[in-house]
Order: sequence, then structure tokens, then C-alpha cells
Amino acid sequence: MKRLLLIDAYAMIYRAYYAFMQHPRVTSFGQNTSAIYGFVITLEDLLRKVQPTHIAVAFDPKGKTFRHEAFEAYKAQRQATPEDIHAAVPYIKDILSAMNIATLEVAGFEADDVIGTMSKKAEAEGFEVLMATPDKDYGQLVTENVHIYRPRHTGGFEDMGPKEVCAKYGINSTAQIIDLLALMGDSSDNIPGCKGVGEKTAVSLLQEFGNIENLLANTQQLKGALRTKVETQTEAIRFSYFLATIRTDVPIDIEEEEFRCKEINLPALAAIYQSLEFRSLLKKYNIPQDEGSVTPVPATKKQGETDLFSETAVADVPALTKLDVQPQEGLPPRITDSWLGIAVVQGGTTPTPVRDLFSALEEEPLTVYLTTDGTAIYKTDLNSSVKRLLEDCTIRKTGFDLKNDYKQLKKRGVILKGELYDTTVAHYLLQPEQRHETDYLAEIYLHCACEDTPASKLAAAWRLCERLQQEWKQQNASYDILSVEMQLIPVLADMETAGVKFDTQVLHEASLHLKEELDTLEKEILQLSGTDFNINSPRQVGDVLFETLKLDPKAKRTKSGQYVTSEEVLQELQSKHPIVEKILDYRAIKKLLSTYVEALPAMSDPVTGKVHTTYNQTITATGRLSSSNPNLQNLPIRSERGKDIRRAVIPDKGCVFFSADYSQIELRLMAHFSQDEHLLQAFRERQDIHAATAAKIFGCPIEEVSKDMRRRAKTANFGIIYGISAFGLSQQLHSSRQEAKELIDGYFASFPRVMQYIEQQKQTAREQGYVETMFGRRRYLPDINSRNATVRNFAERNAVNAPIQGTAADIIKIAMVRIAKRLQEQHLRARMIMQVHDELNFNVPQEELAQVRDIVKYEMEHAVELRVPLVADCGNGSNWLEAH
DNA sequence: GACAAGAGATACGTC
DNA sequence: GACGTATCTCTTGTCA
Repeated sequence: MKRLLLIDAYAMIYRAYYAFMQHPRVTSFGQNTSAIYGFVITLEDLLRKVQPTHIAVAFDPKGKTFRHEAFEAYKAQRQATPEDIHAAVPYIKDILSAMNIATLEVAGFEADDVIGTMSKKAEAEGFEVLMATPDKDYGQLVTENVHIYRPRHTGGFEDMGPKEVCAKYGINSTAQIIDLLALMGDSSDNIPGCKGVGEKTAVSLLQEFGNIENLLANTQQLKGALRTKVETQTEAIRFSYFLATIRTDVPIDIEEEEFRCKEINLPALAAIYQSLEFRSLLKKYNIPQDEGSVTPVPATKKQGETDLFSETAVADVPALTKLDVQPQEGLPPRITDSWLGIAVVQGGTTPTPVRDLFSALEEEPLTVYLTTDGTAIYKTDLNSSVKRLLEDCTIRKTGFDLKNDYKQLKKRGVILKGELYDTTVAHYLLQPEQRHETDYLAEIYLHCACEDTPASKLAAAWRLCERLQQEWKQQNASYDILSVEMQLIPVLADMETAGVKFDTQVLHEASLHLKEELDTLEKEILQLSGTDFNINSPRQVGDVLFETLKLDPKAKRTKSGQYVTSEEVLQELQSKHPIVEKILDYRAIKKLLSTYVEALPAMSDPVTGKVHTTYNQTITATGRLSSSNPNLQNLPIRSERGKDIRRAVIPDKGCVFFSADYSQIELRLMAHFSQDEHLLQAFRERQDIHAATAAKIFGCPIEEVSKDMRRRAKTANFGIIYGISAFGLSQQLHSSRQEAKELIDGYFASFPRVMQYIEQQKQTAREQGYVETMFGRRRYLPDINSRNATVRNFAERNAVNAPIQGTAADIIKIAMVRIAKRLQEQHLRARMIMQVHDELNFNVPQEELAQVRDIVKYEMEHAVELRVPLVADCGNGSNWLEAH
């Protein structure tokens, strides 16, 4: 039996080197011999275990291979080989030579090509071939007679034939290794693969398509992000396939005899081992150690200190040179957060240090540019001069995150006053869906790069101010929502600072309760399923419901191929198995617990004892605010259990929780915009709008409207505002698309002006590319003329929804600014603490309640004059829930 | 290879 | 229609 052992030298050297990384072997001269030692140990282990009759070690040649010729970047990407590995190669070649082992190196071809060619030829000659390598690309060479002998991390080797290779990578044939690598790539071999596709995705793609050619020919069967990834990287995939393919036609002649295992040249080997201080190996070959030539103990070694393990010589790494870190002249000092950076710009193009300008200040009106990010360039105390400047109402302040500046200053006892201009907010109004960071704006509008330093950002903000104002003037005719947004900045800052108080006791009790319920449900669910799985994993839930329990043979799948297990789907399934209801319950409780009950107490500020959310003023496409860290705009209210959370939102001691929300503001706006007589009338007469809608659609007196009719009309009303489709409506109503269509037709027949308005909005969008709110806030809809119906329909729904949702947002913002102003003017201690799109919440001292109610109600209802009355419903109580 | 960070998907809370 | 957060799963980068 002829048995050929082929070794990929570099692969094994790399592996050996990294295996010794933690305890590198270093000689007394400071030479790192880890790679050499590791290689030799592995080699000996291989010889012992494989007992080959023939052997060869293949090296990658210096210089370019045919892969480089095809791909310049191939080499460029390759990270530099560690110096110790470079240095190891000549020693290893010497050792191999002393062992009389043949080495192979073919110019223009890598070791794997040489081994590939050798293995094919040897197999044909009746050899059994073992390829020693950890690289997975060798899998493509494996046959019944050619195996990989893969070093295990834990020691020893794994003999991998075709079956093992396929099993390991989840493929059907060894040839698919190339397809697999072409998709997932291989960083160690510099194969790029398809970015964003890893092993899992690659395997599942091969299961479906078999090979990459078939995959690339059928990308239309893929969905979502995956399709984009594959389609945009076809070339990279094909090229990776080329790179991953090991050649088996390297021009080499095999002379069997050259590779036959021969006697070791012991003296030569001994000399090398001696010089490398491989003492245990010398011992093994019974080579006497030449005491005289043992290198002297390094001078640094202390008296009496001995090596316990001569094998793992003590690393003698020279101490790292300490870098003297001295502050450099001319550079600004790092400023801690107790500092505030201020630069004052006076006509020039760059900010000038404040202290130089105090004299000038007295005479000229200036604009102040602010940043408080902790690394301001111009260091200045918040002395009385600066304070006076910041609090001067006649001086306009410009910045790029003024809400934060305002909050930071307030903490230090300074109230930022005067007209504000925030470039981030300004640009949000110009292009709500784009980015608004200063560096981005500088690039777009100023065509210059803005560094991430306060100096650079301030200079940019200053120049942007002018530019953005021009833009705004050009597009805006009458209404000035910009002014409202800027005035809103300190209002939001004050709301965030005020914070919201949570009754931690209530939350804690709820938490204990819910946890108990969750535990019980978990046990029940696992028992009912008969398996152990993670109920938090939609994927695993899908597998249990549709694979294990087979609850629905035609279950829906998501675009990534998983089963859909949304609430909607599960509700349909409830009658099929008791587990379904329990999973729904489990999810509801888990959501409550992890998103609210457990998260909220953890978010409360230890100093104030309150939760301070952030109101994002430049996020939404429509003009609404959003709230984050935590999001206080989505605290539960619909479910019974969820109400406990609103019950935990409480006022300060001696105060009441006061809440005011707009009644049907969006439908009122629809009435206003469309001028539909029936809608206008219903609101003017203060009718129940959903019942009135039902009466009109179904053609009956309002008194005869049934609950179900009202529910359907209500859904239709929402659908109209959202520009919902017949399909969406049928989903909502759990009815057929036909029925939904009839409802919509009925609606439009009853409210023809609404239909007209909707059409007119779409037309406007098509003509000018954007729609506007009542106050001139725009939303651009570039997809409105798309050939893709899905994309176009989405834009059309936005054309209807954005002006309505956006105008509602404008209105409540106007009300907020006015309310804040009046509370301040009247020196009230009441504080606005929350905004939830159509609702404002306040912490009000008991004795101020009546006054505050009057102010809030009035300002909300009179923020704007519409063709219908605006109504704000008010309530108060000892918590948020009661106030509703 | 192990681990952490980041990204994408999925589900679900609100108006 | 508009959001934000939690969780799982997978990919990618980093460190040995």
C-alpha cells in the first residue's frame, strides 16, 4: 500500500505560530521559534500517525501566482505575514532537508494547486493520499482515496473523506466547496465572496440552487436584501469562484522515488535543533546536548530564578519603550464636561476666542456659536460676561445641537436666550428625510470637508446658517414653521429636563406578578410542544408550530424563508392547538416586562429620580417628534395588563397629572382640507364621528348604527387618513378584499370631496414632487412616478397621509410653544412633561390646576383656525391612566 | 477558533 | 401612515 502525505507548509506554519501565541517560545537570544517548533511537533505527530510511505511539503512561492495576474487586489489585500513566520521558513526548509523530506515550490502556483495536482496524479498511480491542512478549500479535492487530514484544535487529526467534508459544511458534493467559498468568502485565503453572506446563508442558497451559476441565473427567486446582495455582487461571486478553484494541472513531473520517505540526517538535524534550543526534541532523538554551546543565561535573569519548564522557555521580550506623552505646544487643552466651549464669530470666517472679543462685544451685535460636546477649542469660564452674552435676548444664537446646549447651560445656571437657529433643525425642514449632521451639510452646501472638531463644526455651522436661510427663503412663501421649530427647542429641552416620575413600587409589584405568569406559561408551552425551545425566538416558534406540530400545511413564510409567527397569524391558529394562545400570552407578557416594566425603572436618573426621555426633533419624515431612551410615546394603554404601566406614571407630591389630547385631529384636518360638507357638519355638530360616518355609508339614521357598523366605519376612517388599500383594510377588518372594496366605494360615494382631495394630493405630488402641510412643511415623494406599482402606491399613500399627520404635528408644536410661553409668563410652577403626538401631559401643582387647564385647552384649541372646531379633551388624576 | 460588535429580521408597543 | 425597542440570528472584525 502506497500512502502519500502532502503538507501545506504555510497553512501549517500559520497554525503553529498562532497556537503558540499565548506562550511564545523564545530562545535565549530572543528569537521567536514558535512557528518552527509548532511545525516540527505537528510534522512528527503526522509522521507517527499517518505512517506514510511517501511525503512532500508544498510551499507558496515568492512573487505572483496566476491568481495575482487575474486580480491585482488579490495580493494587496493580503495582510503582511508576521516577521517571525517569515524568519521561520528557512529553518523549516533546513529541517525538512535534514529529514530528507521533499519540498515543492512551483513559480506561479500556490501550494494548494501543487497539492491538488499531486493528489490527482498520485491517486491515479494507486496512492492513498492524505493532505495535511486546516484550510477548507481543500475539500474540493477530496475523493474516496484522497482525504484531508485536518489538525484538530484540541490536538490530534480528523480524517475527512467525502462524507465528512459534506457533513461538516452541509453540502451534497465536495465540488460544492468551491461554490460555498465563492459565496461566503474566506478571509484566510483572501477570497472576497459575497459581502453580507456568511456560511449559513451560503449553505441554504446551495441547498436551494445547487451551484452559483444556477443561483445567479435565478436571482429573481430571491427576496429582499439577499437578492440585492447577490445581484450587485455577481462579479465578485464569479471571481471568488475562480479564486477558490484549486488547479490540478500544475506542470510538475512526479518521480515517485523523490517523495519516498528516507532516513533522517541526524547530525544535520541535531545542529539545527541545538541552535534553536529544542531541548526536548534533542532528547527524543537521543542526541547528547552540547553543554559548552548552550547559550548563556540572559543578563536580565535574576539570581536563583530557574526555568521550571525548559520546554517553554521564558519569553524574554524587551520592555516596550515608554512613550512620553507631553502636551504639545499650541494644541488646545482637553476640556472636561465642566467646560463649555464658546466661540464668537465676528465677521470673519473662523471663530475667534471669546476672551479676545469681550471688548468688541459691548458695541456690536454678534451671533454666538455654541458647542458643548466636551472638547471645545476655546476654553472659557462661564463668567459673568459670558453669562450676560448667553442670556442676552437681543443676541441670536446659532449652533447644531442647541437643545443639548440649552440643557447643558441650564445645568450650569445659564438660560440661553435670544433667537435660536439650529442648522440641524433648519435642514430637517428643508429635507426631512436626509441626514442633517454638520459634516454632511458642510459637504453638500459648502463643498468642503468638516472635521469632527468643535472648531471645524462651529465654523461650518456659521457658514451654513446663511446658506440654509437662503434655501428656506426660496422655498417658503407664507407660513413660518421654521420659527415654530426653533422656538420649540428650549421647550423640548425643558420637558426633557423636567422628566417623568414613575411609581417604582407599582412597577416592581407588576414585575413580580408578570414574571410568575411568564414562568408558568413557559413551562406549559414547552410541555405542550414536547420539545425544548426558545419561545423568544420567532424562528424556533415557527419550527415548533409548523414543523413539529404541523398546525398549518400552507403556513406563510417571511422573505427570508422563515415561518411567519406574528400575532395576526397566531390568532388565526388559536383553535388548532392550546399552545398557540399560550404563546400569544407569553409574548404579550414578555414584551411588557422587558420593554417597559423592567426597563423603565432602570432608566430613571439617580439624582432626579425621574425618567428623562429625549425628544428627537429631526427624525420623522412627517414632522412628528419621536421619543427615545426611553420611548415614552409608546407606553401601553390598550391591553388591561398594559394599563398598569400608565398607572405608574405619577405627578410630583402636591401635584396632579394633567392630560389634554386632541380629539380626532387628523379626521378634522381631513374635513378641513377636503371641505366635505358632511364631514364638516358632523364635526360642527360635535357628533360621534365614526357613528356619523357609518350612518352616511350605510344610509341609516345615526341612532340605528350598530356597534359593528361603527367599528367598520372607524376602520375606514383610519384607512382614509393612512391612504390604506383595499387589501390593508380587509386585513384590518378580517374580511374579504371584495368587502373592503365595497366599504371604500361606499365611503367615497358618501364623501365625494374626500376622494377628490385624495386625488388632488396625489396629483400635486406627481406634478411638483412633494406635498406640504398647512404650514409649509414639505415631504418629498420621488417615488410618486415610479413604474413599480408597490413603490408608487406607497408614495401615493404618503401623499395623502403626510400633510394630515404633518399638519397635526405642526399644530401641536404651535400649541406647545404658546403654552410654554404662557406658563412662564404667568410664573406657574406647572411643567409640560410629555408629548404623545396628539396629547400633552403636565405636572401641575394642585392649586394651579384650573388656571393651567384653561391655558392648555385654549392654546391647543386655538393654535390654528380650521373650518371645524379643534377640540382638546382634558383630564386629571393621580396618575396618567386616571387623567385620561 | 472564540468572542464581541454590528446589522438585519421579526415582532410589537404607541398615535 | 408614522415611530423605537427587544430579541434572535448571522456576519464581520479582532485577538490571540
